[in-house]
Amino acid sequence: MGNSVRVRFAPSPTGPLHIGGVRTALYNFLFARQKGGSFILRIEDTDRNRYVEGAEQYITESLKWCGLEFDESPDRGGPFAPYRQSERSDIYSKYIHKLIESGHAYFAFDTEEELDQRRESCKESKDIFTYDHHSRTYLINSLTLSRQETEHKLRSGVPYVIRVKIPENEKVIVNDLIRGEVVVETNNLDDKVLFKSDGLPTYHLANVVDDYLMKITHVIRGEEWLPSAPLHVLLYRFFGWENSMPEFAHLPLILKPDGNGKLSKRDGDRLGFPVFPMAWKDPVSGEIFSGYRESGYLPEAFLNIMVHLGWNPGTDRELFTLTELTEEFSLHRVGKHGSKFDVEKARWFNHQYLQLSSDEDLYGYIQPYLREHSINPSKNLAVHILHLIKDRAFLIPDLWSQSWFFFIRPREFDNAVYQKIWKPDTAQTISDFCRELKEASVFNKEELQPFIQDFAARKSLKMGQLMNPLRLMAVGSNQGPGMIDIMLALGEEEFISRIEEGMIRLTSST
RNA sequence: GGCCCGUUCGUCUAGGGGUUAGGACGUCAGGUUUUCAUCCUGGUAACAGCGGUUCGAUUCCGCUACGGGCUACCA
Repeated sequence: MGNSVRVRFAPSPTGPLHIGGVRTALYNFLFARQKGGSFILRIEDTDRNRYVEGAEQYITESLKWCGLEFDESPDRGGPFAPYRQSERSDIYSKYIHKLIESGHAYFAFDTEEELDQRRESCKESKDIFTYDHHSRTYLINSLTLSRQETEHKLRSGVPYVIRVKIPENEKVIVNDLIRGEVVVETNNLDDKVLFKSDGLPTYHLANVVDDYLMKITHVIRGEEWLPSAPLHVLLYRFFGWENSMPEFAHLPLILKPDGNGKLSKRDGDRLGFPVFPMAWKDPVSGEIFSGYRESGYLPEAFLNIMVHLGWNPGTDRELFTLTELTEEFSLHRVGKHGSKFDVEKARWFNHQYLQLSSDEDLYGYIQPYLREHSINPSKNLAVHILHLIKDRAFLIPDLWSQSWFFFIRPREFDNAVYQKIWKPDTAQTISDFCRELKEASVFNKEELQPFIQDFAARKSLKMGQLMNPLRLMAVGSNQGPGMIDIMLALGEEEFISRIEEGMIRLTSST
């Protein structure tokens, strides 16, 4: 039990979770489930300045929509609670002091302004200022100050940060499950701030301490963390935790579909697809960002889209349930390079899942539209209609846009279609057809089709000459399933009524 | 600028020292459909470049180019 897999998803509540984050959460989830391990949510809210109201709730809700349930989280609790870093500050101060005692960290009193100034002046001489093994020898810190001076500053409340003291001339090896060995010279590392002047830790400290305390076995996170992984390895070493250090897996990033750079907040709506699982309203600006849920994607489809951005099963198979993904997933089959999002393929995935949906599900998806229009068809009829149109639907709203005319009589007729199909003798044909249809009493599955064929043959009509006008009047355009199916679904009375009304409007308006 | 990571069809990718470099989405062309869409069939299209190793390299190594990440008292 002591070595059972434990992974965490550790977002920072600075805004809505975007699809890169969802994918990271998904890979963590799949890995945990496959290994029979635990999937933990830890909120990394140590930056008060960037805290966004509602972000944490958004994260929880959107992952729930995806079907990713945590075993331990701020809401559910767990053996290592609390799971919000802002509630764990005592822990971090305790550990940072261990680092100071062992000489691996030191107090630094330089103000942000002073450091900014140095960065500025370095820029002029095309240099870069870093707080490192070199510059720490002339800056204001407990390494350059005497013990008494340091004590005095601390006692008199001078603001300070605590920095890691990176050793010189060493090589740090990060063993990455996806990338192999990554070797970095410590001389290229800087003395990162571990503990801020506001008394809270930075990511690096909090992350390492919590991962250790929470017995995390695998750190699966975005590639943006790869450059600081050597620092994390060093911290494990300084704390004496190297034996229980988690394994690392740095995931490739999701890139902008056009241009360059990693996908960002505004790319989606600019390029016509959501970057967020659910819609998000910025609490400050009021700006609204679209989401997959609201755009009509199914959670299963969304998950498949996400999982394939960087992973593949090694076979031609593309459609999986969450359970199947749990069985198939492997970090070894995660690629090394970033991938661009493809909306068309995303729509195709959703189309596939819509086709796989049960009648019950489809009926559920269309309810909001029926309610919105105060329509209350029998379930049998609704399901029958959904069967007729579902293969034309890519997103949930298509279910309605492809079926509304079964429920609502069209008020407008597509003029382009009218121009194309309406011929001088059409009106005569249709009224003959209507009259014969009413007299024949053949409005049923068996007889309707032969009746129509016979009528067309007797009048020497091509099917289109008869059916296209009927469709225009019954549906309002040139869309929809087979005309016979539409007629039968509408019923004789409604169908004939539509045709008669259509005839009046189309023949008088021109 | 420095450090690190990466590079197979337009996109997601399989593959890997000797292959007709495979699949999916898209696209194009046919077919089905009385319409539109779906669907079916077929086509199109890729190993970034240059060196090296090798009998042989797209595959291994190096360099270059390009792309990306990081370089905050943000995560």
